[in-house]
Amino acid sequence: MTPQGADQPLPLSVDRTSPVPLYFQLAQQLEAAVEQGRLAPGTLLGNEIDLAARLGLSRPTVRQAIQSLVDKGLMVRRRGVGTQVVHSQVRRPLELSSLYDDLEAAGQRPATKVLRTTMEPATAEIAAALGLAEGTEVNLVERLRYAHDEPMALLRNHLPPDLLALPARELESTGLYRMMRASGITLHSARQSVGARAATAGEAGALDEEPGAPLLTMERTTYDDTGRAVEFGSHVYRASRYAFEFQLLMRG
Amino acid sequence: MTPQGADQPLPLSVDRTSPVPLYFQLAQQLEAAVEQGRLAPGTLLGNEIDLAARLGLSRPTVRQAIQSLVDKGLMVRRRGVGTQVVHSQVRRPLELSSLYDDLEAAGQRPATKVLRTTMEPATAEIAAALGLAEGTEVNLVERLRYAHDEPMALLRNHLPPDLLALPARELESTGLYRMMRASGITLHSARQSVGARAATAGEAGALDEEPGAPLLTMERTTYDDTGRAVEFGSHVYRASRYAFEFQLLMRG
DNA sequence: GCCATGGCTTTGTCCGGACAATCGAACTAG
DNA sequence: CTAGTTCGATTGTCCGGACAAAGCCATGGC
Repeated sequence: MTPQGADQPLPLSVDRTSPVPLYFQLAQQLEAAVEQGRLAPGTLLGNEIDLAARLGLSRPTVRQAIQSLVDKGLMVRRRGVGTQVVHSQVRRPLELSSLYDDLEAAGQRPATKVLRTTMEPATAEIAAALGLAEGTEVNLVERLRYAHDEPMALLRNHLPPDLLALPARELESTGLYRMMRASGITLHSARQSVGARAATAGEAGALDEEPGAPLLTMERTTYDDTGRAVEFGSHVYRASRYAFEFQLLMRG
Repeated sequence: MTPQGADQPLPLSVDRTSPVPLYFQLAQQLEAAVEQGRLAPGTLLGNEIDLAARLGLSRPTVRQAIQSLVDKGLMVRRRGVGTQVVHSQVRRPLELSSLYDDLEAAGQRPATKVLRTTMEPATAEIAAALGLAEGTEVNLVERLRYAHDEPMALLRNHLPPDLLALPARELESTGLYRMMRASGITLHSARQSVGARAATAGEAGALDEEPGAPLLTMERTTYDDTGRAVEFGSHVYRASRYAFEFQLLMRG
């Protein structure tokens, strides 16, 4: 008996003229098959040797493709058994995501209003986060983010001087991360802290909540691939309208 | 000039008689060197071919070791340049962690008080999370978690029936996840949602806060490697004493 | 009936080599 | 002096093969 169910051995093929790596092509096709349900959860994937022979690839290439899916949490390998599609509703691992992109992906009609863009001397906390001397002038951007025309979050970002031009027009029509990427900064990692506290009078007014209402807070320092801190953000979200959702994977 | 600084080419060696895979031995040594500062941030690691030759390994093995560190976010590869130690305070990516372990690792003297362990019919929400029929009897565990003898969080966990014995004694002396692992369950992934809301009178009393005080909330459904939901947790944390901290990595 | 053994299947690890793509720096031409 | 080009260095991809380790199942002995 064939692993997947005999009748339809799953159409897979690779294009050797394409510049896309072969292992990546295969991984994409398998991932698509899983998401579309053509590879049901629990399905055995058939052994790597046969799969390689069927596609005219070598075993290392096939392994590299499968390994990338295992790393994503879509599949599980067991020695002596085989590789099977994992049985759950895995979405995607936590990414270094931007609120703007998240809202847009969820069809939430994001909009941004820039409240201020100024230069300010860095406080001790901000200087430490960005790796600058206290008192250095840093860019400050304060924005209000809406979804469906309702205020969702108050965003305060601090950026090192001379990192990036910050035209208000662009800040309103797209996200900060997208602007960074577009100007050649490759984001690498971020350190986040998520907490909660009561709204101040000012925050309550901006977010259309009562003073003292619970707010979700997030502080994030973002680093590029050279290890340089490129942004320190201090954000508050309306707890009544927003929660962080994400998927965790065990490592091993 | 040698990549790291000429004088000390970094002592590396592998033990071929060990059952530990060679790539893993190498990865461990490199990671230790990074953490101890023997490999300074920004340091070039020297090309893979030479490194392989120096250790008597093949290039694929060395690559596998380095790749695992790149996946952890400790190093960055650039074609035509080399591999360098990443320049920042990367700790570790967000894990499927238990509060108990987190507190213990931070030296916070965790303690647990079991408030109840009962069977209850599942509500629609709980049944959906665990993949059971509404009304099925599920285990309910309610605990109060302390750090330094102060209440930190109120933990409510729902577990499928017959999954695990839940002796109160063990629940108080260790974490739930540790008990699961010990009974042969291999945790694989979890879906989390983090939000905030105001404390109810009961929660305020248990946590030594005022009613209406902001609380940090976390809901988590945990799956094992067969995709079966093994736990649904609904927890509240004192926002004045606790925040979630974690590190995010870009994927690419 | 039950348990141990052995064999088969499948993934895990490792090797050695080949060529392509990309980056950075030195070099050259204007 | 500047801009474009070439070239060496380094990682990225891919191949084919070999043996080891682990899990599953059937066989056989008790």
